[in-house]
Amino acid sequence: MFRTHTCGELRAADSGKEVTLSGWIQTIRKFGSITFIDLRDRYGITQLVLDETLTEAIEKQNAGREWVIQAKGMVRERSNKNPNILTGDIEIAVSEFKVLNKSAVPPFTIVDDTDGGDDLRMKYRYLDLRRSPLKKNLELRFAINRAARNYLSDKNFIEVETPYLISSTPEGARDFIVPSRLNAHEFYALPQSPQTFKQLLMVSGFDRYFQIVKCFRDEDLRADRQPEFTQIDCEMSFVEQEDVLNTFEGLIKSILKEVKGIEIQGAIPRMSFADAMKDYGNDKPDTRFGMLVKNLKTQHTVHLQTLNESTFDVFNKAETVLAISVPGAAEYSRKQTDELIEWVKRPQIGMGGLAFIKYNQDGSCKSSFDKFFTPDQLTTFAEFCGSEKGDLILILAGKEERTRKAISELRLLMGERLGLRDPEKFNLLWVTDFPLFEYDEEDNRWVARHHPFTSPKPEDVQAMIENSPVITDKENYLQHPYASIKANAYDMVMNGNEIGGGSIRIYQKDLQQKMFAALGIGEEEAQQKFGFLLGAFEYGAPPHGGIAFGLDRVCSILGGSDSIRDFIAFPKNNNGRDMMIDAPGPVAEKQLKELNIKLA
RNA sequence: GGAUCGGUAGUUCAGUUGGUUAGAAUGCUGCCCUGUCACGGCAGAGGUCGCGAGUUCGAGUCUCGUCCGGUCCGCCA
Repeated sequence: MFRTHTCGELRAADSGKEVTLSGWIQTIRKFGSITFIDLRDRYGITQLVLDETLTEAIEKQNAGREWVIQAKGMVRERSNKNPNILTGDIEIAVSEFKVLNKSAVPPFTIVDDTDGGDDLRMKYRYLDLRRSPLKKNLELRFAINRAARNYLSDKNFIEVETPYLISSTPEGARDFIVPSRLNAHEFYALPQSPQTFKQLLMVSGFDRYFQIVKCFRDEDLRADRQPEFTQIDCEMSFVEQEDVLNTFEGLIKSILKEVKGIEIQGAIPRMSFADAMKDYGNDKPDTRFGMLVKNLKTQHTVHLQTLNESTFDVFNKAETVLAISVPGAAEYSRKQTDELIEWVKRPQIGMGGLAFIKYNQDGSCKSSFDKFFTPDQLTTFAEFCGSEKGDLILILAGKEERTRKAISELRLLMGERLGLRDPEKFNLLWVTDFPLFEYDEEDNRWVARHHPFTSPKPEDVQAMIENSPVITDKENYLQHPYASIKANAYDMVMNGNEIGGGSIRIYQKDLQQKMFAALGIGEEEAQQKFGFLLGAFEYGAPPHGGIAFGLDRVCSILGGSDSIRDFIAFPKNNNGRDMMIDAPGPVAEKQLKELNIKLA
């Protein structure tokens, strides 16, 4: 027996007990003939005290940080208690100890606030995971996992595993490809999600399915994106959108309650895609704060006329003019406004500039374009923007899409600066009524906004069946009937992050074929790639729909971090490399030959 | 595919206008220390300034290229 207790559990009440602990040496503090050792394991840190004899013994062995030792001794209450650790009231008066394993000096300190840089910690991830913050993150992930499993199990969902070696499909992200040795010149693909399999399970009658499952997408990475990531993947039969939303509101509420002790009261608010774009410039609004986007070029307002009467071409000639009113920022200095202007001019934002109006406390307005408008007109702007005295109104003008994206980013930046994005506040939102299709300029065709299995709203089905997907007038693709078809799709948004998304699926063969056709997938290709699904739809497919949550992202938000890597035991860097095992790497010539692969 | 920031001691960083022997903190090693818990004190070791060219009397510093890492845009149904 290596231990009778862990390093996190002994308290003053245990005084007098003879115990054995095993763990890693966190630090050694030596005072001549007495030595203190902080012994660490997964559960905590306990102080060991070594007398003169044992101090000599451990010195002889040159024991240091991260050595693994076993210590036997008596628990005793400390004279100097340490309130910073849970076991701070006691210490172990060691009677004997044993070195279980030596350790090299670690390349960085194994403490909460480590001195190690990112790449070093990635390379020695197994050491980084000894640190308490990382350990807590993995524990949080497990708690979320467990809460999800419990909730879904209680609701009669069945967890079913689906294959990882599947076939490549058109549409969507780039696939990871796996060569098949037994089938020369053929390849598997790793699943971007278990989408079609879960639909087939619905056809099989498993009317409530879930799976906590790895998905793979070979696209460029970000702090919140890994090539392999985990979804809580769910599907239900005999449901409408309302049923799905209700069921999974329950899931996220249950997770928040179990993991953070937060009870969300009432239904999760809903917002249409159109309103989200209009009010936030974004399909995943951060609703922790207001600062809504106002369109100064809206028809039917006096403001358009004001604009047109002036000679301010920056506004007049722009496709759109969008503004936000930043509370209490009228005091911004020239330096601060200049800095914002530079910020919007960065290539990633790409605006030509930024106009602003300071709505001063005394009711006067001072703008960066004073000479084009009368003070009254500026005040009218401010009122239209819903500004209070003391606000700073930031205005961007330019091309529709770029300006919308820019004002959205600017809003988030200002929200951040004003401290309105509290990481301990969790705001949930359903975004609904997404368009079914998006226009792909490059190929002049329609692509699925969600995926090709998403059903159109019932009232839009007719428009899809009756009209050809062909776009004749590229300039005015928005006039095409497909542009206004709405999808039975929904996203769950938390604090400005999409944490889940799903849809009611197509379950009729004809409509699914029409969908493939709309996306430019020919009959032959559809048969070859999705024949199994179309076949299944011939044998009594029930109406069904579902959702998938991004587990990594949920973890990072609940854990108050911007990076999902902190919540993945062995993550990859932004080039998709595992810096610890140094993958990917080359393979032996023999392996390639077996696979019939010749490298270019 | 593009933008941007970084790479100097084991580690985290500083390094002035291009100028003599490249510094600090921490870690490491040795000695001292009986109540520390970020222990303390003294001493010491530790550097291919990512790599390669170039400019220059002289490059950690300037230029070009390249590799590696971070963040972002495109991309991610």
